[in-house]
Amino acid sequence: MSTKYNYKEIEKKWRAIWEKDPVNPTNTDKPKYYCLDMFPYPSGNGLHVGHWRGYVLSDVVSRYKLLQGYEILHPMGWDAFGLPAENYAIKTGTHPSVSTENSIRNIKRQVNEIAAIYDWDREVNTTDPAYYKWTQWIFVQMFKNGLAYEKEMPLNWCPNCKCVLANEEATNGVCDRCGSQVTKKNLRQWMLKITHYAERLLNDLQKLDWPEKVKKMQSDWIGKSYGAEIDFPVDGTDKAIKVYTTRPDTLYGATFMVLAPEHELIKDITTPEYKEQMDKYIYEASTKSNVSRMTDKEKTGVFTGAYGINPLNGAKTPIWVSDYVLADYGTGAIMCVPAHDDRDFEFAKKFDLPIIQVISKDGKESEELTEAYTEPGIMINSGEFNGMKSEDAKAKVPDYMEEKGFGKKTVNYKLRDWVFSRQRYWGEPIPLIHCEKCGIVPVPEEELPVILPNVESYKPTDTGESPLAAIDEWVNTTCPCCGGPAKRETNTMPQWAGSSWYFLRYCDNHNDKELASKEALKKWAPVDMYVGGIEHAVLHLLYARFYTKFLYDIGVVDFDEPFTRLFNQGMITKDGAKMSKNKGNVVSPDEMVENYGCDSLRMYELFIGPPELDSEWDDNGIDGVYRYLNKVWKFVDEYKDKIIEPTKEIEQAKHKMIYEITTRLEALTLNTVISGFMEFTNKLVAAAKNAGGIDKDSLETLAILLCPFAPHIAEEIWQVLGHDESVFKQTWPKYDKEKLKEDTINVAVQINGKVKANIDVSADADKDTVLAAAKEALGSKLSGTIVKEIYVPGRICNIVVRP
RNA sequence: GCGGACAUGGCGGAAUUGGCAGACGCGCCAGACUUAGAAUCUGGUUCUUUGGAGUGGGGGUUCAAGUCCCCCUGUCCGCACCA
Repeated sequence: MSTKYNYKEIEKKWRAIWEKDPVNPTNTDKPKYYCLDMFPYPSGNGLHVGHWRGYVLSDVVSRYKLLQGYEILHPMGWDAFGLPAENYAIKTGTHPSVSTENSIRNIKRQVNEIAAIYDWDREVNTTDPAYYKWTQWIFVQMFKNGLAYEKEMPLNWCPNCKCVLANEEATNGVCDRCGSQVTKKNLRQWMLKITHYAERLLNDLQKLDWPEKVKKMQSDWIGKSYGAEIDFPVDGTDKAIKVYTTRPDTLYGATFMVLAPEHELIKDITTPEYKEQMDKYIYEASTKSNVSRMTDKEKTGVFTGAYGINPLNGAKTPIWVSDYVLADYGTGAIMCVPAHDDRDFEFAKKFDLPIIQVISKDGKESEELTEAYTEPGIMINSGEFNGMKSEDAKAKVPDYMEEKGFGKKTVNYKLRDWVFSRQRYWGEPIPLIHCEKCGIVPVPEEELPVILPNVESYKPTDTGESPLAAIDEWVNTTCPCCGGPAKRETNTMPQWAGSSWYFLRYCDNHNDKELASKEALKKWAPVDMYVGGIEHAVLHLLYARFYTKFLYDIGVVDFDEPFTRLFNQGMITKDGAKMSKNKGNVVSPDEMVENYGCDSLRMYELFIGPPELDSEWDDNGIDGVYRYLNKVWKFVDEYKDKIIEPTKEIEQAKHKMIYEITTRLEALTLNTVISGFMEFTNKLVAAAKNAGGIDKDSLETLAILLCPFAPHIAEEIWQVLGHDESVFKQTWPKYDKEKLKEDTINVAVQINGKVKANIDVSADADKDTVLAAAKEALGSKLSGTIVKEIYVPGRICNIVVRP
């Protein structure tokens, strides 16, 4: 063993050994642990140190579990369909499959630099026909189960990507991918009935060991609300308008109604007098972008000339049309109570509509309302409900309505069905066939996959048609049902399709009969620990839960939540910003590995800060862990031949180290694990110095504790200590609680809460003994009358005096 | 607008959950080694008028508050006319 820590040599050596003989044994009868990284999109830009963070974290957890006696599934793959490869194809003419393959080769090389215990035999690639066969198969099952349907409706359209977007991809009216402002376009598209699962997606969140933040984002996105549907007959017609409200208690205060511009009854009820104005308004609303419809808070609207009858009190309420009412939420129509709703109040003020107060704080009517009163209170101007608490009326009014038959209690969700088709090339073809005679027929399962054909031009069109539509010989096919001429569906699936079930495929990735065998799923699934960024809180994570529940319902899997535990790692920033090629603030892991070694970079990725928070990259920071590993190396080198019986001090330092590292690792406070290594190694070194040697077990313990974090140096040390077998064959060390106890403890002595002295007392000293020692130590500092004496064993002693 | 998280030295951050604030590291300063530098090692490093003060600001509870409660300020994040 040379005295210098030669990371290059050591890492090269062990990488080769592990390649031949992986440290993670397979096909054991040990309990399983499935630790998964969110698989990356193989970008041509490669990895930066920020990407390493989550991968190191999951690898540390995997290796730790391995030493605890689990068989580990820790796979990696590629979420390779998507726009960048396609845009690159448009620019250069390179087929996306070629550029994707190149990107994967490069990124795989970089991923290998992390030295994670990935089992590459389990690699998956969403663009591999053997993989997307099953992505298509799942879609066919959804179609057969009535969860996939076609619908024409105004959809989010990204003019830059020339593609429709799901609601989840268009939050804030902006394209999730490119940041362009999204417009509305009326298109016929394939939808998945995720709303069918709204209640289960909401309720089952409580089963999950996920960050509360993510659970809240999902539950807010699903957006369940409790309310009532009420029918307002349209005066002088046989029609009625159904409204949804969460405030049935305010029904007596409804002074007008508003319909969304898309509401189907508008044309039937608008009087000739207002028709021209109405047509103009509806046209304008339909062309308004999502963004302006959201941000133009100034209320606009047109009167229909018609009146609805309040079923509770028979009041005539004018019916208006305004784009502040959304067509696809509730019933697309609302009753308006300006006295108790901010938006209705604003609308009433602008169009001079009556305001009737029906709830007040003290049961008395206010002189004049200057703003809507939205708090609970006492019912007024509400007939038989007067004097009741509004919170009680919320339940009583719907009961009354149900009795009289003009309304009912109901719930609503903000969640919309998933717009599932995309008008782009580089995605899974939707496996459906349009036949004039038989309608829409799924491609028979034995004919899957429907292979994505080559095209001349990858360019998306403005018409909402996919580039696949231009390939006649592919589009024209025969109907599997009647054998007659038919046409293929030319839309492709969104990128989320492949990632919604890939965690299942890892369990049995070579299976060509099923997406994964029952046995393999039983052995591995669901995922025990899922590590990735927060950006998928409502996208990928919601879709994957939906897919899993569906597959559970049709008997493919026997669990209904895919990810038992979720961990979101924070970003690594440079100059306060997310690393990107454009900003030129990218730190390359390749360079760090070259200059400091993989082990140092792994350690620094964890040391940089609390793993769940964003952390700023410090160019000098890695020096600290590099020096630490050098110190460990020198320590072992110096003492490996000075083996003695351990002293009490050495024993204590060792057990304290095991205790601290284990506890912190369990809590995933990995930054403090690394600082703990530094702190407790120093203690061990000092104890060894005092004793003039150290026992072998202490050195071995250090190697084992270190191996999930810095696997190469740990293996090397383990070997230097005379072992032929890998350190990863060892079991995680245990600490002895008795050995942690100190004989004497240091207690701070306070007067009135201020530290005035420090004393060493025997660990089992009682209060009186400690107080006596404390008073002695204080001496003349203690004056006045003692009012109270407090002793917290092992911590502090506080004497309260009055002068 | 609504909801959530956070605020600690020059910097990243720690604090056994109410018990000695600043662990560990970076940076900086001094010293050792060296012809010199780099590297390495050792020591120091919250401020300070040496009495104290101090965890964004103000108030409160407590023997004791970074930690609990109330008010305010700032930063970040999520949702955004969802009736």
